[in-house]
Amino acid sequence: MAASTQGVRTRTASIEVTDSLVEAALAILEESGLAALTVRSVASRAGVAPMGVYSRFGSKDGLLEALFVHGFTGLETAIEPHPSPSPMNRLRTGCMGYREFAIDNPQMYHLMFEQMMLLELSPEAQDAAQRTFTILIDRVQEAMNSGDLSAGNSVEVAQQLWSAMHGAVSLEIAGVHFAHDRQVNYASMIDALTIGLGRKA
Amino acid sequence: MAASTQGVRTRTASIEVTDSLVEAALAILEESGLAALTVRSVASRAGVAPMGVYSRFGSKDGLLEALFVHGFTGLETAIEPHPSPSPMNRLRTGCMGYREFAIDNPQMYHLMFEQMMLLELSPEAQDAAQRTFTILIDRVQEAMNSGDLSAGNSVEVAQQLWSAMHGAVSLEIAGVHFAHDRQVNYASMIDALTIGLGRKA
DNA sequence: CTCTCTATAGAACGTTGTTCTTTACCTGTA
DNA sequence: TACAGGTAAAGAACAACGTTCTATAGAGAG
Repeated sequence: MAASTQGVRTRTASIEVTDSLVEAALAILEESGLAALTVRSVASRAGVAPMGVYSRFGSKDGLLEALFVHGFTGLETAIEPHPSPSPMNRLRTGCMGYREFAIDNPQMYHLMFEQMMLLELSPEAQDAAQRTFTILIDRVQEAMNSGDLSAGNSVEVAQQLWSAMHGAVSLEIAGVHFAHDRQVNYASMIDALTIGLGRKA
Repeated sequence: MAASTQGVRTRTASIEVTDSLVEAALAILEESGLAALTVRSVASRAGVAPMGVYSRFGSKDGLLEALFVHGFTGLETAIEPHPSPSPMNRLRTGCMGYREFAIDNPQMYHLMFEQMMLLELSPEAQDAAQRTFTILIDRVQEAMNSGDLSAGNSVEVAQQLWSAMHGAVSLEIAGVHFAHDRQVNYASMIDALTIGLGRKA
């Protein structure tokens, strides 16, 4: 029973396989897009057999969900408020950070909302998305408390802001943009919306 | 080789086969979703061999592009202005019609913007989308001309409105909505945006 | 009717997600 | 140290997908 180097199969250490699969998937997603993200390509890049994806994530969708959570964690960081004394400024920079994340990670952004549309997400995945939305709600609530936005339902206002941001970056990522300067146009939209929502000058 | 068939040789009236393939695809899309829309399922439902899709549309993407054009034609109709003396009212009802179309045809709406993201669209497909956007630009321009919206770049303002509409219905279709009444929340967003864009009360 | 040419049906190919089978490795027990 | 037993991975295998190939049926021309 010696001949270990002669064996036809070699078994890889299993501790860090999960992480390496996620990293491989992220790399393939960024480099080659969602279409190139196959179970075989991910497993191959991680140095394991395709079966590894199924023992770790249950299915390809399970792996995609892990990417989904990873993506929302990044988005959460991107919209987290910069230190600023003005609630309205914190809200605005958060909105700008949202676009930055999407433009910097278009494939990931697309995957995140594609999964939202197609998959039934696990509770923890829904939590990750919910947490991001909660940050936005908090920023809106702060702006309402300070009087920068007129008092109202912060959840509904946050939903409107999120809708506008999501639509803008979705169209921009899809290449459907007719504005001269996309960032300026995006900022104008955010400003118009917040003004219409009752921003005090 | 195929397509034009301007010649006298009309073997089985291929235009009917083309239409029946599109109709079959539309039915499958609405009934069972995009995942069930396979070349085999469409061909089978239309009563032809899978090869029929390739002789007519070149590829599955070609068929999807035909659906894309069909969808934008429907969207164009949905946002076409109702007769109203008020430019602002025409713009508003167009925006509401946009949401109605998306909510009534969620699978089609998803397909339309998914194709926009993933496919390289043919000029005629781009035209179909452009035509829809042009209607929105015209409504904005009218509202600017009448003074209901403050004068500005109608293309950029239309882009902002489109972004907000697209984001709102995308999230709603994806099941990500926290507002109590989605239609009211959507209308509030449109109103807030137009107010912020300089609507005169 | 016969010939020709084309569009079709059905088989086949490569790739995908997923499952199955075999087998190597780790671990618990003497 | 020696030896089972259970776990988990590797690679083959399977069904379904988009696509291509090929043999053939069937409409027009003579």
